Amino acid sequence: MEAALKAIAEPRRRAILRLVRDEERTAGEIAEAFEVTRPAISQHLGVLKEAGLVHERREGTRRYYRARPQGLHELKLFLEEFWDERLAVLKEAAEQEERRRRRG
Amino acid sequence: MEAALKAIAEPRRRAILRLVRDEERTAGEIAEAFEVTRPAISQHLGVLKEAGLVHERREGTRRYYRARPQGLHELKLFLEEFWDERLAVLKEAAEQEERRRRRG
DNA sequence: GACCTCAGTAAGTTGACACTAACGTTAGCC
DNA sequence: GGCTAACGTTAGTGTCAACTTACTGAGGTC
Repeated sequence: MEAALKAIAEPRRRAILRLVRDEERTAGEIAEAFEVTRPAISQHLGVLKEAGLVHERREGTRRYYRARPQGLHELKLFLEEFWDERLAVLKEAAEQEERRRRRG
Repeated sequence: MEAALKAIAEPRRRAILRLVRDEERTAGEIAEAFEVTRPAISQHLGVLKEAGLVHERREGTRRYYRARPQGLHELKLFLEEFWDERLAVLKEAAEQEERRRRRG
């Protein structure tokens, strides 16, 4: 999870992820969407791939990338530990308080 | 979301969040749980607070902190955009493929 | 083979940030 | 007031990573 988290903490990489979310694109196409140099994008793609957040498909000299949403699964579980469960605890506490108040 | 994401990208801050997830603790108690100096923890708490991930309650000279799971809401939505929806698309595509195969 | 295209790699620079040590601040106690 | 406890803040340092420029490599096309 560490790798995925650090990967999407970078705004540019989130933008790249959105770009290849619904269709695969070549490294060149992706690079054209930004104002930084192509090597910079190449490095970002390397980080995303290493984190399991994108999939790479080679075709001749081209490399196609597309998002790999499964890579965010662990991260989602982590958040649910803080979001869903914690909120459930708060909700339960609030309801108990409510019942206590009605009785009193 | 940017702030929350960068905040939890740091392992030490995730550890702090887990520590104050279910009960509030003073800055000193939190610091004791780690091997870094107290000021370091204080700075981490500042980042977490700025990102809306913890709540601070002052009582005399003490400061109590506790997790604020609502702060992760936006982040959860971002992940769902990639996880749930994308998987739904893949599932739908797979089912269409399946239907096509049965007919053929 | 010569050449072009698409893309990753290497080296170096710069800025961000996690950390420490020293200092400042606020609240309570004698 | 003087003292202590609990924290935060500041200044400085080392490390990491995002970026650029220059170079390298793999695949086609003639």
